[in-house]
Amino acid sequence: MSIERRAWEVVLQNIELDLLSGRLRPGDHLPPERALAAELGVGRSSVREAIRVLEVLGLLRTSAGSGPTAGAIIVALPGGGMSALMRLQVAAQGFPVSDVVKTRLVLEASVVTELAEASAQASSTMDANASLHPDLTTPELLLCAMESPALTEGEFLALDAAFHLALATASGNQVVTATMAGLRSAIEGYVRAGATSLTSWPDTSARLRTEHRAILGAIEAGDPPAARSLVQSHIAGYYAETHLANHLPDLFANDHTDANGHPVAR
Amino acid sequence: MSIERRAWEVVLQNIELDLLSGRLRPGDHLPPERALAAELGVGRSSVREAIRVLEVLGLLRTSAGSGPTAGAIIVALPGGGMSALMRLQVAAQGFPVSDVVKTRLVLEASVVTELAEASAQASSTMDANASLHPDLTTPELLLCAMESPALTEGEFLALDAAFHLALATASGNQVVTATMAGLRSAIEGYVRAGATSLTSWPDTSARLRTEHRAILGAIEAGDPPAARSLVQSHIAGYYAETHLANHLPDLFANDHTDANGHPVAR
DNA sequence: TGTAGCGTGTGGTCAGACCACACCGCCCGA
DNA sequence: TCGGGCGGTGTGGTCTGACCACACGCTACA
Repeated sequence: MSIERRAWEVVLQNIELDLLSGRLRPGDHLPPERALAAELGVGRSSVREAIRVLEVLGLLRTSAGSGPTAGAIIVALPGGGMSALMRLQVAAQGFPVSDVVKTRLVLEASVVTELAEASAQASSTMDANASLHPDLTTPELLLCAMESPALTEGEFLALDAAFHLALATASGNQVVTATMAGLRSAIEGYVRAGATSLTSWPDTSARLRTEHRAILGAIEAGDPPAARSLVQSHIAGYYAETHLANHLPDLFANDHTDANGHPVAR
Repeated sequence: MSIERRAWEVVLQNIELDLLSGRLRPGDHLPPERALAAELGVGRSSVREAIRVLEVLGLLRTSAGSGPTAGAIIVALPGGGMSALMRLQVAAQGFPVSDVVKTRLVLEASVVTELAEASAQASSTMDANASLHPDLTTPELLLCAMESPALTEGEFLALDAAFHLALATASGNQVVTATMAGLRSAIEGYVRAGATSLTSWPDTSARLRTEHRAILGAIEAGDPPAARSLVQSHIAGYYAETHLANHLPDLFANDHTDANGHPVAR
């Protein structure tokens, strides 16, 4: 079955096998395109197509020139690829925006629940090993930064995104972190557009600030149900308040298909 | 900022904008590569690199020849791209296997909870509209197929994957469905390798069958907590029983970093 | 009227060329 | 002897042109 593949697929598979076998590890250089092409018996353009795919997927970084920093280097940065994938799938209507928001809700709830549980466990065992305590320094700093009244809507939303992402990072699950980053970037445009349709941005931003504090408080207090509930109403509340709600009448309903049983196009 | 981009990025951005603006919709044909290259003032190879990325991301399908079925067609199949991304990120050690399993646990729990809630709601309202009831026909059929004692391990695991995916599909969330498909394919190799290290495959497969029936039963009975609990122990149990457990000592712990705070290479 | 065969347009691939860039080392001047 | 400037060299980035395989659709022939 491995015959009859397109040339660039051969290259991609070859690199994947090298990764799986450990012949290639993060930080390593890929062979030069010309060498790879000769080695695999394909044209250089086919090699480039495979490399381009890996680059977009966040697996490697390319740069021209010479020396140790040049060439194609394995990096395995999951966020970039996830963002591109989610963004394009939403653009091509493969992912309904409502599903993106729902999924974000699920993951975010899981993150804060886990963080609160870890926090409670660390407190109850009274252990001196501080490493059991999740590191919430970054989220706290971001909350402080969001207090500034001089922030524009865009700056505030960027900090908001960073806050939620920092919580995911603190939970330590790289898959969840990358997925949440992708989900966020996929609906970035909708979030920003929704902000402009608010009746009062100062009111909303003040509420968001309060809710952020409450979420972080529940985590630090080791109260998983509260943290979960707070984060769910926080996210759902924002989407309900913004114009985005017009596109998401069914965020908490179950009929997300039309009369024919097909997903409703939004 | 749009200047100074690489040629293939210009092409990619152009197509993304066409998707966002609705100029391109699922089912549409992309212009021929040569025409697109001329229109955007880039070489054909650059166009091909962008198209290749979109193809791997599951956004379009290409085929040679002439006629309405040929060319590059927007399809927006989310599963393929997600699988490639997850698989490669795991291969390149960007995603620890333990995080993949944990994320699968979160999503799967959310799926069955939602299904059970929908089932309960549909029953309690006694509504004649059967569409409120999630369609569990496919999972049921898969369970029947798994009863066959003649199945090999590989066939059984394939049906198992299809069963879990069918549950996600029944929940109607395309993002979750695609993500779960990606997560599963990312650890496919580990799952299969783990199966060979079992003390007794007949015993394990019998247990899996029973657990599947119990999960589906809890969903149909409209018992969300039971469904959630059953699916979590189902997944965690399998990974604990297989050799995979050696690689996942911390599936439910929080220390997935080494002494230096870096992710543990697995 | 039916069908076999060719024209045409498409993606798939390759080879070769050129450019920009970044390092590396030689060479020349102080 | 030491220092800096400058070209060589290897890399990715891009373009061009060519050829192939394929599938459709039309035409010409039986």
